Amino acid sequence: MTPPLSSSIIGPSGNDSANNASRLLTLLHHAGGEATRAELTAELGCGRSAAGYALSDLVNRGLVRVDDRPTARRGDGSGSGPGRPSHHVHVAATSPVALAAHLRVDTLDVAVIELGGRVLRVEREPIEVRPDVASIFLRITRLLRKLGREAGRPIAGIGVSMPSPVRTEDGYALEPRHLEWAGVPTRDLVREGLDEPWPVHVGNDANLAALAEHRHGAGRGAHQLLYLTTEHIGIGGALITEGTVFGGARGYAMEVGHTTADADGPRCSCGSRGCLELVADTRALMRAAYLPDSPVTGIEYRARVLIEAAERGDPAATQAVDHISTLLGSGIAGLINVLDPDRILLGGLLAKLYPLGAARIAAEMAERSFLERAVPVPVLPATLDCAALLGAAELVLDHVLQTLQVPAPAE
Amino acid sequence: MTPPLSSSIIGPSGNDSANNASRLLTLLHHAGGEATRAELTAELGCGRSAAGYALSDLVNRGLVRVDDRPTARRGDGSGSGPGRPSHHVHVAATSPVALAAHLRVDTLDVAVIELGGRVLRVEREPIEVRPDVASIFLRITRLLRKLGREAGRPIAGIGVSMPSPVRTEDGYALEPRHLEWAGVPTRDLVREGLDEPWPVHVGNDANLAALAEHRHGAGRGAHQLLYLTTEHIGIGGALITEGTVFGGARGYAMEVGHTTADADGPRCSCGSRGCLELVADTRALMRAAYLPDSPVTGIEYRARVLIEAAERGDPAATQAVDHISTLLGSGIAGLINVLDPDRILLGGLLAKLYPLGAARIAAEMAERSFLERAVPVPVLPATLDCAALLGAAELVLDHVLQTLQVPAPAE
DNA sequence: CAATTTTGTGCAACGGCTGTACAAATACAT
DNA sequence: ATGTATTTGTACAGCCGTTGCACAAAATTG
Repeated sequence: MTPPLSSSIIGPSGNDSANNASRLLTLLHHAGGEATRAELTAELGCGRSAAGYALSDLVNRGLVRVDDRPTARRGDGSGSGPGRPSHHVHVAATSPVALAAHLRVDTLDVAVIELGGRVLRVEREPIEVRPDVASIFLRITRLLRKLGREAGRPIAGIGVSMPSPVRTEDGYALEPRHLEWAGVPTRDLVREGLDEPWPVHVGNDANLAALAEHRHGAGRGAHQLLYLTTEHIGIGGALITEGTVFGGARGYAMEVGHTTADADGPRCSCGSRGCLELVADTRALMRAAYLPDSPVTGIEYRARVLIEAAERGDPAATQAVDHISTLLGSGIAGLINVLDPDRILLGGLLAKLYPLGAARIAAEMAERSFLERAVPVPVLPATLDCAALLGAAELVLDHVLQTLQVPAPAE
Repeated sequence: MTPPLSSSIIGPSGNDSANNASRLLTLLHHAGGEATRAELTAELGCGRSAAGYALSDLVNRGLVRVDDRPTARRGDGSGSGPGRPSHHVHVAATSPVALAAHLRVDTLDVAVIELGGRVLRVEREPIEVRPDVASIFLRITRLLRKLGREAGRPIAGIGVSMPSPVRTEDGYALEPRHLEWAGVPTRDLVREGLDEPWPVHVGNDANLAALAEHRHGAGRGAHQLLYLTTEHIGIGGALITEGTVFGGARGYAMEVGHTTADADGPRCSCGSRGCLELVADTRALMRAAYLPDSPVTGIEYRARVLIEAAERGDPAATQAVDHISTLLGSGIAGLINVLDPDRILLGGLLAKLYPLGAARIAAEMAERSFLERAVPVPVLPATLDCAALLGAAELVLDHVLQTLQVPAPAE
């Protein structure tokens, strides 16, 4: 007797996950959950027949809905023209949704997000100043269970955004920022707090925000998207390479906060000296501008205070913004030489501060990078509101896009 | 008619370039051009039937040959055991070969390389001290034409390794090192110098050497391979991500030579200050050790001189090696924080010097990178002799592996 | 109302993959 | 030597997604 030839659980064959149905759904997802059938067929690049086959597959799976009444809108923006108008394709109301959680400095956000990236619901809770691990994860899982119950949709899984490097292999969060935790087995903790065996994905907040910006925001279409952000403590970085998060071997890549900005600078908690995030994160910025800073006041408030101070000519604020823009530009120049991005996005406080520091940043980039001088890289502020939440959902929805299946509801 | 629902459970995949025949040939290539049929079948992960189908396809295309007389060697190293012995599979003598050219400081190398990475022939010519573009490309194409004529094999294409950043899009070489050229449209120049319409691929020498090390050398099996090298002028870097060169948006990524090693250091030709390659390339090293340096003497000779000096306790040499190891370790630490590699390879002079500087390098890595302290990254010297040539051939052979076709010999 | 243009569908065919059954070739025990 | 266990290669029928073509459907244009 021969043992089963195919040992793999998922699928014995070369399951490319690149079949037409999967690609079609991916296109729909990237288009925001709604597109005409003709657009999708054209982008698929195969015949109308094959596209129809794939589409009917998606409809049968309950992932997608096709309008009966076509409207005359053309894909190429030409408004209308001769020819039979194309049907509209939507994400179905029976399609699975992702639950996303984002652990921020001052709040805990949880959301229900659909294919296409539409946020169906968000719940936000403030969190105490110095929370312990157990209570936080209790609250996360309680919210997740609640939203899962009330969603009325199949749950494809959970995506969690953590303010720390996250090991890809097992969702372990290494040294979360602005929490006095040593290291947290995030994936397991969330799993254990749930009633149902939903798959749990964990990612670094900057990575996830960048991913969301690439799919639904200001990063759309970029091949190598470099993302930098600061919320309060620390500087987050991410690189989206051809549509996927660049995580390195373990998931710890793009820890740009610990790029050396001043080799003889003060000691950083990471062991090195003069790390960029020691001198250029929100906390350092507020301190340098002699402005009050507290995590309880939101980013928006602090940014407004800072910008107002700088705009009315407050010398400390102006100087602080200039100084930090210089350091940031220098850091970006180094990253350009290593990563050769074709777009750079600034998120968090950096997005709000960008108008003030743009010139200084650009000048430093040009001086420190010969690649930048050869072909300047566009720098833009990020646009999405809850980017990290969206990105966390992407982790889950990507799996749906590839397998076209909802994980078994119970096992 | 509606398609059945059970498509992607055991679904035969869409016809991608990742079909079994292509994957089988890739496995054979990575195995060095020779393997037993059973090994290949096991690694393919599909049934023996499908593997046989793919294999017969490759045989029919003249890419692969199967031994009639099987030998009893087992794949798992167990020597022998019960069961029918597996046939051996080789790269066929009728399979297409790649021509590779490598423009070095002091020599021009051209080779004929087969699937599996075997070098069938190498020709090396010295080049004058300050060559002009036209004469160099005349010599390159003359050698290529000659080796192509005499190969007696179908030519899959040309791979060229250049000591400069290379634009992926069109094979343009930006500011070649140790040549006083402004920029060279390498791909077009080589194409025009050939009689036949062979496809021409161009790459950066460090990228190609790293690619070769990953496929056939000390980098095998690494997921994120960081490669650093110095030949004479400048420091080359490369990252191999899951088996492919990380080139960034344009191909200019990993210009690590212009990482800032000393923010207030001397001006570099790149416009920045204190670039790593100003203070840590071979030229700087020889100068710091007060040793004679000339591109005419090969790397090997200079390395021997330097190592001998350091080993007999010459203070200048010892200090120079220490100093450079420190800078290198610091640079590597920064790259670890950004790239999270799982292996680091040192090539060129760095490989030969590594035994002397290992301790210093490791210490600096640990001090400057908290990721390194969490999980140390192994550092190894590179092993291949003509890595860049092999890598250049990979560019060409990759196309064969994907399409299983030789480009039409004439058109 | 006919002509044109674009879009959706039915149908036959194809190609690669799957699993099963069977034959071939070896080692090992008796 | 003979038979059994074990592993490897091959033949065959069936499946499924894709393809290309022909034709029907639904709009604009004249």
